[in-house]
Amino acid sequence: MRTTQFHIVTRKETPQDAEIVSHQLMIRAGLIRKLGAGLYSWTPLGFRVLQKVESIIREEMNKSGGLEMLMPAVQPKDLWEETGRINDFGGQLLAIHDRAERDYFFGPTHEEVITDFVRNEINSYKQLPITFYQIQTKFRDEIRPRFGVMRSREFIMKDAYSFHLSKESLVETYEKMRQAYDNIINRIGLKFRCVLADSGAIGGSGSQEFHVIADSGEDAIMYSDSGEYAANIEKCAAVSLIGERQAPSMDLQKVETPSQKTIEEVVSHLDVEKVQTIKTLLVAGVDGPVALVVRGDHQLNEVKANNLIEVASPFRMLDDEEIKTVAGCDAGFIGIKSLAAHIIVDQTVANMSDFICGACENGFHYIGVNWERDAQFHQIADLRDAQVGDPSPDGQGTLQMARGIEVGHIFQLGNKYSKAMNAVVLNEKGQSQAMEMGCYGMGVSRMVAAAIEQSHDEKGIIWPEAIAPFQVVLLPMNYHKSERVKAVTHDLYQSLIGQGVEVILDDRKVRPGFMMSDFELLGIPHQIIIGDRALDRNVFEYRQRKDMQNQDIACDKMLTFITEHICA
RNA sequence: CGGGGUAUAGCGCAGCCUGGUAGCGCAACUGCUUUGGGAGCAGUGGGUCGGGAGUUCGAAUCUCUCUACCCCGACCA
Repeated sequence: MRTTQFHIVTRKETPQDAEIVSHQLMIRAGLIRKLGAGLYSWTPLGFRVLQKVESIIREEMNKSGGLEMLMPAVQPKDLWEETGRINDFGGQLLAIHDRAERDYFFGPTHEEVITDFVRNEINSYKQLPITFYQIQTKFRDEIRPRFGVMRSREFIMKDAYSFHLSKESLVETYEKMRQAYDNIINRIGLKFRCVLADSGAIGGSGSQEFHVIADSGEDAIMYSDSGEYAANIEKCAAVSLIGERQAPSMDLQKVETPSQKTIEEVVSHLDVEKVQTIKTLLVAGVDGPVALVVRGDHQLNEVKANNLIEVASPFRMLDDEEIKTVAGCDAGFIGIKSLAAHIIVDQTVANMSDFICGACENGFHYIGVNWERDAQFHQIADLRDAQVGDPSPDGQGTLQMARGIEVGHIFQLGNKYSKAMNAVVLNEKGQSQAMEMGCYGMGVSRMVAAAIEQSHDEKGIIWPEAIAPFQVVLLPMNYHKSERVKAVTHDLYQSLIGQGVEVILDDRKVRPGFMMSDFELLGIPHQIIIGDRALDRNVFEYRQRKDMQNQDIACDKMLTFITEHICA
């Protein structure tokens, strides 16, 4: 490809509304352009990258037995009524209707559609197991789309669905998919981590997420410093930090805390440590208000809370007025002594003694509070975020934290959808049986952003070889004046093409510095500079984008040098 | 959804308060010079000032309204 016949539009300035590096660089390098909130066009240059990611995914999915197909992006609302998922997805669903006022959703995911397909298509256990997948545009009406294609509303996803007669077969395919995901991200060339995850609105039993490691990642990943354990903080089990509850050593005492509402304020006012305090959070329950209690230095884990059957879904904190009614005081003074709510305490809290809490009376806290003697709880649960330094839940080492970008999520769904939608097969005994099901998603467009997030420098993108839009760029100096440069460049260009190398020749009439800066921004892995100065010595200058170390390569050796340096 | 902000040329902005010929930088185009790190000079093109309504002799500017986009949003017990 020649730049004059391609479309390259770069910007020197970083766009004002782009917050993270990948978004800034994708706009500057001209890979994407915004159409509206969470809506992006992929330019020819960006699309080449997208297609490379796609084809790696496609190859690995095919290799592990997946069958590619294509389902409609627009889905009848009836299907979603069958599974009752409209509420789970809530406002994220883009509702549309046709001229006859029939209701549709633009698909955010395709469990319903594939299950409908399969229930009509598959009748016998002999057709199982089977895995279908597609690469397609999805739409999720995010509350706040941001970070360019990292969290856009319209995006490209690979979604796969497997169907089985037995759980064992499901687990077998699930493992195959896990392996395929490993292979895909390894081939793309990114550092990542596979972690335990909450399954959220998709449902099912087991699930794991694949996170590309990057400081800007929106997710926190907890992992053991010496074992295998790794989990999204949403899911990561938080163990009790207190082995056994000590007997009370203090009397219960009400103290004045006239204006101390926050844990920080109370702790400094009473001159105590945060670990001696608890905080009580009132949330909407299925049957009346629920109090969730965590230690003062801990954070409530909303996902864990939402998963409790006693807690209303979607999760909602009570507002100031409701708090006043339930606790008789303002937020800031809520305590657990004689609180008219279902009280669920975190495991650590359950073992605390002589602790401090609000008195359910404005301006007062209790100190020396002890369970049983002074207050009762109804239930113990894991309610808090695990934190760095906690013992790992599997007993191996302590927990560390990293930030990650979720690019893949695999689930063992079981028969949630097949039961709801009556997707059954006849088994060996001729009996009707709901199929076991797995689903496996991967964000194709997000993968591109994640790659940049992990691989860039102050000059621009540094593409991993496997997904670079071009492998090699030819940067001729004085191309439009020097006949020798022009001829030599042209020869090299033709022979690289002959070898199947993806090469772009910058034949624009621009100054050398401009050319070089442009291609540093674009991040092409291999650069060859052709200039009279080097040609006098019968060499080309070669350098890699990742280290920018200049290297002279004899002109007649260049072709073999390049083909040897490129992963075919 | 709640709160805040912005909307003027492809991009970034000034002009608005105090109504009267729509400007600057970058980008683009032409010419000359330059040509190993985002060139210089000279010139050119491009905007119904987000939409609608109102006030006024006159509105980018004042008023109302709609829309779009951006930012923030339990973490307090």
